[in-house]
Amino acid sequence: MAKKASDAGGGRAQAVHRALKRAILDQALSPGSKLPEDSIGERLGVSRTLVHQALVRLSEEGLVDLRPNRGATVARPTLEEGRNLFLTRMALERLVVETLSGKLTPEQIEALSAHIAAEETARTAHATSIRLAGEFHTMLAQMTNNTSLIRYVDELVARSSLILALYGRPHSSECAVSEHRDLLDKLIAGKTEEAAALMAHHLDSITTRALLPKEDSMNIKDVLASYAAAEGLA
Amino acid sequence: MAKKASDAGGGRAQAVHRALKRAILDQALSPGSKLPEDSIGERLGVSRTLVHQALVRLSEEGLVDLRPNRGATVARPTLEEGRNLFLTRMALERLVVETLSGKLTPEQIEALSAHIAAEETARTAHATSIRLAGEFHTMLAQMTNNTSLIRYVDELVARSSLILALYGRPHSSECAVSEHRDLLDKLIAGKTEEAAALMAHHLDSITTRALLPKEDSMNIKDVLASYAAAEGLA
DNA sequence: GGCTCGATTATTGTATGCAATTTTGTTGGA
DNA sequence: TCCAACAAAATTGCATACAATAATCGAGCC
Repeated sequence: MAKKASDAGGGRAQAVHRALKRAILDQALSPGSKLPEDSIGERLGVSRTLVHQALVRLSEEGLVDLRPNRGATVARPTLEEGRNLFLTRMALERLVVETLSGKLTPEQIEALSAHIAAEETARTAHATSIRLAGEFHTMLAQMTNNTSLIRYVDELVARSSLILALYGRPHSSECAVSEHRDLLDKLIAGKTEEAAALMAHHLDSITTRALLPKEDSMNIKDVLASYAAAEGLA
Repeated sequence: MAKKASDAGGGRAQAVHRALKRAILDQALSPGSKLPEDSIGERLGVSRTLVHQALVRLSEEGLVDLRPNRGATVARPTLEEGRNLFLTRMALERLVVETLSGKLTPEQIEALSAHIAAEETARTAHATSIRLAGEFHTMLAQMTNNTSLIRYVDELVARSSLILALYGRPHSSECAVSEHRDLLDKLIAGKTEEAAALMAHHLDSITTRALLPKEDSMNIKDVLASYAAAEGLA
């Protein structure tokens, strides 16, 4: 029997996982959305078993909140989780930078340059922009050939997208493309400390620049509080 | 209906996962062992479905090798994976130390001291010794209250146990207890850089001291090569 | 009229069964 | 004796079916 294209990498279980992950990161499913196994399975043409497995896996990756017997929803990380997450990213991506500094092959440099060019082109499209910015970081991680490092950076980058979707300002370019290019230059030159500092600054910028509470992300009690005050209620 | 004790934290799926993880880390299942779903399920009194889920999850954590249609085995990390893993640990545990330095509460200090005492007591029992040493690191991570950091350190510590089981020397105290106490002292004193340096040294020691190839960890081809030579075969 | 308790419905958690794939054992030939 | 092709067994991958749990609605009671 001919394989479907979406079955490409591994079994169908993995295909379901990828599909859902993609949908979440593209914000086709926005944070807080319910994820009923039945409807998803029906829509994707697979049994609930596989959907269930995918949801469990996504919850381990922090992209889905999974409460026992109460179903799954797209994760809604708190601001503090967001900040902690970027701290962890900083620690890991510093290692990425240290590992890569002065050791990039011409092919790798070419690939990274091309990617940055793509980022510059897609600057207007906000959703694509976030995705490409994330991919730059995962590309770097990939080049370390350190499997645990790769996995964790991948995961954190994915969750970062979710967090930026929740809390990021639409008009701030969260991941300044120029910083990507600067970083690449330092890496090529082998200036490890400067590159590490740049990476740290780059990620720190995101937390201070883009990661501020915005109104519709407040929880319901806070939202109602202002209305209550306006009406002279408790 | 009364719950069984092993159901304690979460559903039975999680119980299966914990049981297998424990078995692997205790070396009751040694690296390379086959893990057939139905025998495990039979032994644990659950269906293959749950065992399958647990195995997938363990493979994501790097404790199990899972090849499509070919079954699961206890993971057998290579030496290079081991070294990379400890590099990643260093990056993350440096963040742990930085976060905790000078901020430990009296209760936390007490808990850590008690644990170190337990380590000193159990110094002779090799298996327990490894487990306790690992727990010290996970305890520290736990105290950061950074969920991603906690999860990754937990995972890496678990895999480290596996690696030490494979490549560690029986007679070297892999995780010197005295280093744990020194580290705690620096953390209490708030000497961040010294604590970080100590942690780095501590983990680096493991890679250089304990993480050298030993004979029975060679792959089957290398092992057979010597026998082949002895018998005058290809 | 509002509230509590109970039945109904929806949704998840798990077991079982069938199909597909791989591995092992066997038979025939060179 | 060795190798190749084939058949049998074992094992995984997945779907379906059933059981358990939580959410929803409605009736009776205060």
